[in-house]
Amino acid sequence: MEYNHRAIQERWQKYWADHQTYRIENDSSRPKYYVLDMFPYPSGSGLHVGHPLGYIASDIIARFKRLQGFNVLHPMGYDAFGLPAEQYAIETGQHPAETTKKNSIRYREQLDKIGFSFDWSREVNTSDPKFYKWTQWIFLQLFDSWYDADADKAKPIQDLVEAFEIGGSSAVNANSSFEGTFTAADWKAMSPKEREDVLQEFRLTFLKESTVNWCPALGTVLANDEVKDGLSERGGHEVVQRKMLQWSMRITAYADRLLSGLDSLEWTDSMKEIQRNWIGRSQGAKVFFDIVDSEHQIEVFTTRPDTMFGASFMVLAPEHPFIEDLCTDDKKEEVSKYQKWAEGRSERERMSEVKEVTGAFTGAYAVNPMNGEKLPIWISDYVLIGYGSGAIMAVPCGDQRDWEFARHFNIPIPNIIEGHDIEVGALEDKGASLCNSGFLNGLKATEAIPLAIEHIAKEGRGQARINYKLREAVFSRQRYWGEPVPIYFEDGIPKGMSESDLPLELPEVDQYLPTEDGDPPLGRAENWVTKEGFPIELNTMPGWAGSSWYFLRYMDPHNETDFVGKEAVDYWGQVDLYVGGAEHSTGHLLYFRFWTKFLFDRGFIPFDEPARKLINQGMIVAEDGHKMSKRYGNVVNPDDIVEQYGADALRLHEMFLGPIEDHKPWNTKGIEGVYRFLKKFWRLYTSEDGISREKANAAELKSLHQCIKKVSEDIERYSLNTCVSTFMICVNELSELKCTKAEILEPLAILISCHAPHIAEEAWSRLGHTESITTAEFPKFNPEFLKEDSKTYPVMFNGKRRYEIVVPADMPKDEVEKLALEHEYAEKWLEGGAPKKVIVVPGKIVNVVL
RNA sequence: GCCCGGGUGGCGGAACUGGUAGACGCGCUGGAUUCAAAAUCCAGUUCCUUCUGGGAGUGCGGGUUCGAUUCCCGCCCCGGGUACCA
Repeated sequence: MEYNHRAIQERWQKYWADHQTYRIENDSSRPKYYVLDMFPYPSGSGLHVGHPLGYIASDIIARFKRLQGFNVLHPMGYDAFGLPAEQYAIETGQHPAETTKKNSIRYREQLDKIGFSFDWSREVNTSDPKFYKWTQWIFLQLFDSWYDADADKAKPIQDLVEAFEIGGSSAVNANSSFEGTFTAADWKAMSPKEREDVLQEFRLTFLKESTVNWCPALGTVLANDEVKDGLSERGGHEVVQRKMLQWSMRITAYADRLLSGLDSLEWTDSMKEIQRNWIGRSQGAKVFFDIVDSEHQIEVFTTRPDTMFGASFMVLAPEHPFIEDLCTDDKKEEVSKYQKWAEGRSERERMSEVKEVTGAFTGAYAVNPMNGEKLPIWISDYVLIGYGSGAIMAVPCGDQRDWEFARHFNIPIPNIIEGHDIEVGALEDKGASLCNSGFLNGLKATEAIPLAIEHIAKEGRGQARINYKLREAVFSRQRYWGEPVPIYFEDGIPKGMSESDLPLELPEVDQYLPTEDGDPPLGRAENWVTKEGFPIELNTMPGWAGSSWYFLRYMDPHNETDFVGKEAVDYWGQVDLYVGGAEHSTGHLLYFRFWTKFLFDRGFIPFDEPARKLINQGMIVAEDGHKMSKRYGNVVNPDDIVEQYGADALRLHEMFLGPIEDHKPWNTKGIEGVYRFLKKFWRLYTSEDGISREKANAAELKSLHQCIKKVSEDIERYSLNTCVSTFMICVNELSELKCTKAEILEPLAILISCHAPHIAEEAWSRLGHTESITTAEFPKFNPEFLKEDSKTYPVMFNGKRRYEIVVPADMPKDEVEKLALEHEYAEKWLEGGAPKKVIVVPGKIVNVVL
């Protein structure tokens, strides 16, 4: 009987849909397992064969865990807000909701054809008001929270207000951007606006005038991770720095926990490393430098306070606020010329001209607190306003950049490192001993740093400090197609809407473009005001808002009173396996962790990391080695493969291409191999003799149990490609044995059902079952059937294999050795001499050392 | 530059804790079946070789070991991340 993949997959896909086979309940009597895929943005071009790779892998795991008795949550949905739909809307006037709907229907059709075991009753869509109501709600929780550094967690803003009323600013220790001090009396005397200005420095989402990546072509602000090489990641347009009033997320409050949390995660080393670098924690000190003839003190951050005796100048970022005050009259022109030049340079220019040394002298001098030396104050764009305090003490002997700057502008380079030649360059090695450094002479960095910090702290000039590269995450987007920010402005004071006013639905607009005044598209909406008539925020949220918490919604997707019910989240807990692309390393995956930690802090969920295990599926490139894209005309559509070879062949082939995490080329020829295998598998179940109920023999059981062992182990370690070869080996052996016995073919069908569910269901029903194979139990491996009577040992002479001996499996070592040397060829290889040593590794090899 | 990965036949890849390198599949070669084809099946397929056998071989060069794709040191190449972060 022919293997008719079309009839089989149609039949079972219909059966699964009709019987809601993959629908699951939040049933706490069984152990749970949560397998999540990064949900797709439903683009207009549909899926190509590269897209389902991760979904197939996660589906195999989901099916495997289900067969092992777990209650498996394996949902799918759409990350539906985004730029392409909006761009399309601008071009065609079609509402983005319509194109998004159309595209997601197309995605669903394509996904259904591949036979995934998603519970579609839990589908989420981030652009659905029922979903984004809760995105807005979480935003409001962030708005209503501050970070208590002593408790190391987020708390309600009300607690902060109460603390201020009792003890002023010194009553709290917060991860905030607030820098002044005030007493309780001061606080009480403040106007509502003044108080709010203070609170904004503490809120976890807050309004801030900040320098942002403005993309004129896209008409919006981009996050740092949306900018690549100074161009927009989407579209490759120019990006310039611009100051705007923006909503930001105080992700920096979580920097330390985002870093330390990595240790508990089973993510790849490279993924963790990328996040570590992105967070960029560095430990050092902040030090205040006095300035000659000025009231100002300049704060610098240094990781090497031990080298402070070697400071010979100071550099401020061109945007540093003190420059205007400090600059002497004769230098004003040159300094402002430099500032203008630096400002005008785009990100891209800065990057391509990294090596060029530029700067200007302000005419002012600071005082080195260690030795009282006068330090000329320069400005240069190698110092960044956004990192540390935007100012550095330059130690040309100990820092290569400072050394190059000093060389270029003929600034002295005092030597503070024993035995070092300053003509060669700076010495950044922490193992070297200091000299010309007063009380630090003779010490190494590790010894000198604490002493230096202690010294400056005693003098009241600074203290130990930790800095991060991680920036606050800009949250505003000047777009239409995103979640409206649920904030209104009462007399200029931003206020959160009440929960009962959510969802704040996207209003209709006549065009999806900015207004003539340059306001975002929401500025076109009529009556975009609250009931009381207060204006509502015009910006929308970025793409990553919905994806930062969607995994929680799947647990309880129809809950109307909560973003997720307590029982549901207690039951499902963390994602056990998360599968998605590595390109989300510094965007989604960081925000995802941040929001999870926040929701944990505020007691809404019982865990503070969203996903315990992460797999980054590799990319499938086209056969020509290019990325699959319309441009190259090399796109392979899964629909075509499914039509020609079937969904099972597609699934098997994608897995068979190689390890899930590797990048690999698509190989159309190769699918013939797995198709042939499926036909061979099919023949086992459809032989003319029918299915036999006889007892299986030793050879059949051995073949089956080898397969069970290997497949169980391989799935467990996510080695899904080697499973396929294991199936092939087993089917080849059973074909050879002409096996038609149900005792063997039943468990075999279950084994393969994770990878190839359609043919497995069909085979299962042919064996007489009336229930879906998904209700079966994964077969257990029995080592009894693998026992061998004899063992073939390779006999090696000096590590080279010369012949083999076959001996009883349980033969003791010394007898194996004896037999090996009694072999007819032994004489020849011994060349008359006696072996120096014979190594017998039981069950493995015999090695004769001459 | 710095930080992570990774280099195995014509190709995709396997070898999980150091123990017969190249499983499984693709491709290729030869054969069976067939009027012919498709489909199916069988045999062979790392390279060199003086072929009942021998030698070399997992990017390159060293080392540890009875034994190294696997561990250590140095180098080369490819992929990813990052870009003056003080």
